[in-house]
Amino acid sequence: MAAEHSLTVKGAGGYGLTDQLSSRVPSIMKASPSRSVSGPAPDNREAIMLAAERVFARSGYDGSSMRDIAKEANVSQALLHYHFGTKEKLFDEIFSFRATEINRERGRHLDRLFADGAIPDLPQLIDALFRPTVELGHDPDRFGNFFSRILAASANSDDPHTKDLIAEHYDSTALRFISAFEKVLPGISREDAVWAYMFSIGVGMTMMARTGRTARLSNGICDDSDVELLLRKINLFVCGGLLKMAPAAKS
Amino acid sequence: MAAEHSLTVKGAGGYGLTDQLSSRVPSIMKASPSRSVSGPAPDNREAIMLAAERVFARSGYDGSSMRDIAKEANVSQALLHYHFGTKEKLFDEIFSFRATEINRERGRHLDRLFADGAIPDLPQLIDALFRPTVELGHDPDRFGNFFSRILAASANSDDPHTKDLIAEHYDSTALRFISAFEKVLPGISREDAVWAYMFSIGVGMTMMARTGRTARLSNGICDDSDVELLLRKINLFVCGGLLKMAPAAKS
DNA sequence: GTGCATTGACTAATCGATCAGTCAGGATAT
DNA sequence: ATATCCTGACTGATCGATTAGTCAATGCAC
Repeated sequence: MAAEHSLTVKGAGGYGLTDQLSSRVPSIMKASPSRSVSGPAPDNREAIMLAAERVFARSGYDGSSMRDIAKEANVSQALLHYHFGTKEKLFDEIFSFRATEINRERGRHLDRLFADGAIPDLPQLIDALFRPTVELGHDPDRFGNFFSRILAASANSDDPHTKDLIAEHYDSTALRFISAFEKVLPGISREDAVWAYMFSIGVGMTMMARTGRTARLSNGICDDSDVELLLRKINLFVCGGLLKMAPAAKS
Repeated sequence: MAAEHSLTVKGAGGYGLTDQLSSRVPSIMKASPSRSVSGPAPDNREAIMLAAERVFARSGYDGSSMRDIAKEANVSQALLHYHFGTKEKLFDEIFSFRATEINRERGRHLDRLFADGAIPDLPQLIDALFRPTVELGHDPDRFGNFFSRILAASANSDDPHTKDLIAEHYDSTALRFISAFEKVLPGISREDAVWAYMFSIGVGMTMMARTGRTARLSNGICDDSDVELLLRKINLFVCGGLLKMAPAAKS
């Protein structure tokens, strides 16, 4: 029974060990068929991120516990702290990874559409707005699009840190799309372009948070699991809204 | 007036004491000038609901603690359990009260618009869709529209109980609006009417979760605190989307 | 044997919920 | 009238469970 007071640390802020680890870029973060024969390395870090993504999508940030995530990933809870330090850093890393991936792809679409001074038509632009979020977040093996739910919850959050995450990862691409609206819709004011962008994102959120309400309200007629159909319907609606906000718009 | 217990609907549940209390309809739940002379009763029950509404709107359900709410309401934590039993019942009662109030008003608007077999024009119908949520949830004294944030979070939630709340309080009115879309937009399919309704709600969510992003993206040009302006912009966009989904639509 | 990955055991803090009990005030009995 | 009882409103203290986070010790590859 020696002095136990040596355990009373609590004050130290930094996680020197995990700080350098957190800069490691997760290789794929998607379940790949090659995993089963890829070798002895279990790569628990990636497994934790995938498990956490599922749990966060299901229960939200505050509703998810590190124990739940550890159990989902089949590792000990301490390992989560070893790899990510804190719950918040774990969430941030998932968010940053997915958001960077998605917005890189959205930027590529914009580059392609406006290459050589071309002016794309509106449906193409709207497709670039939504498709990467749907396709990159979609896990072909499993059922749901987990990050979309996280994104939808984050977009509506009032928490300052969550707002910062959105601003950091999504604002620059958002401004590119707003400018694109001004080019594709001649005569629209900057103000209305911003409104239209926010409204369009709102429409997309309906799709991202798959709650099953569409099927319920339609007695099963509407199938929101058919991604291509969904993108087509959304495109139609959003194009209609955008054209209506532009003063000189063709029907 | 003998048996008032006929109001005790909630049959299930184990809080015999609070069950009959929970049927008490909160008189106003909004700060009213008549409160100052209404009597000596401080009506802490109402104060708790108002405080909880603010805390839930700020931090979400899981992010809010009964201690936070008690402190916000300036009462003891035990009083929350005395009046509402559990945290979940407290949330449900707030949600039910506001949702009932809002959808009663939305129904009244629909009754008026379709009275005597009349067919309203689309902007009027869209106004009925959103205005009650904005106006009834809006506390003129204070700053924010707290219930709108709760509603936006609930609409995107994956939690079964939260989904049930939405379905219970919002589905019947939603079906009325979907049928109204079919009447106002001749030729639109039932399927597209459902899609259009969900998309319109998505647009409205942008307004309800006031995150300040619109102002940030527009360098302050867009002011989302001007409710009338916001309703006008939303109306324009949503009408455009709806007309585009109807086969025989006038521009 | 050196360094990274991993774990079980642990801590302090916080959670929702419960408890016994205080207090004011109205009804009842004498 | 006044002593007694009852009830609704309310609180401080505390419960067991759960939380995020810590740490010494172990496994293991090279």
